[in-house]
Amino acid sequence: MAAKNYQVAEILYMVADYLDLEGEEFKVRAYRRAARSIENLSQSIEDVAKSGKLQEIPGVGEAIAKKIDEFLRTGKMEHLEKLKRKSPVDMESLNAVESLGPKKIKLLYQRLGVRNVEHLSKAAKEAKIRGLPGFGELSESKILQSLGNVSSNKRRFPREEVVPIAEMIRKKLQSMNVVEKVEVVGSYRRKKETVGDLDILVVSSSPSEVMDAFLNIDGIDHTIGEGEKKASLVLDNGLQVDLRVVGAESYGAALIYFTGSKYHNIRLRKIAIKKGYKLNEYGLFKGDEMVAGSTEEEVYRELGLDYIDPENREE
DNA sequence: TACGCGCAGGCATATG
DNA sequence: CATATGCCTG
DNA sequence: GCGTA
Ligand SMILES: [Mg+2]
Ligand SMILES: [Mg+2]
Repeated sequence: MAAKNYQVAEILYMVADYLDLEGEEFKVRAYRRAARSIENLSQSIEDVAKSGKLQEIPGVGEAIAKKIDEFLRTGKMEHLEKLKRKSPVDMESLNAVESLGPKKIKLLYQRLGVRNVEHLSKAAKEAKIRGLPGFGELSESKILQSLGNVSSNKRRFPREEVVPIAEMIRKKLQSMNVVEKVEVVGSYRRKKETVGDLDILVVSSSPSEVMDAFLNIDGIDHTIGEGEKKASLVLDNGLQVDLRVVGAESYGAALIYFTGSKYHNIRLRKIAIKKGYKLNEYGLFKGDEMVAGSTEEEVYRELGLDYIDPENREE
């Protein structure tokens, strides 16, 4: 695939991140949608541009088409440069810090002049962050901790590399008496060549015991969060693993939700709404009544759809 | 040209 | 304590 | 910023 497609998508995602920082909402979505379309484009973006058909790409209109053209001609996008001048912060590295998002990054920049992780580290060590609106002592120590969890590990992993890890975790959980089912879901189940993390779904009526076992598997670097039904951790090699525990009656709905993709989920949930239902990871509901949920087939059927294989759930 | 904009929910933390 | 907000998951 | 009513 043409390398330029990836570059154009990346730059549009960056524009979105800076707009996010400014509190924009819909432009952010617009740029991300365009970026995603270009990522999934089957032709070279340069060829599309040459034939003047950029605006035929879903989510690309007059304004974004112009900017793409500019980037392809000059290697730069003035719009992005301008946004960076206005908010001179290193979004890429700051965004990679766990617990920091656009709102908090904006506040840190405005009140403390934080532009990058070095500034952030200094501010945290000097205890200047606690006391900002929305930040307390806990937030500050969490930031320091996140900074220690080097973000260099934030990469995607080749499928082959995670297969043994997935199997190890699956077997361990499977062996528990209170566990009825274990499935590795997410992009792993969709058979993508690379995965951003591992998503694991467990059916059990004793979630707390499952949580406990999960949080004690081998090779954990640190835990991100842990609740009654959900936990996330990062392994020594930087791979994030998410666990979700549900009851048997929700197995199918949870499989659908956790297998994704996100866009597939949104699509299904919209169809559900149109048919007067509500779809979430617990089931398909008409009012308070569950009409499907224990199997995937059942949920698709109630939505009036044929079963869709996981590898075909990108949209 | 004006207007609405993808869905749903768990967890951590701050706030009052 | 309940509620709001932000971040994060698919 | 885009798509559509
Ligand atoms: Mg995943
Ligand atoms: Mg995940």
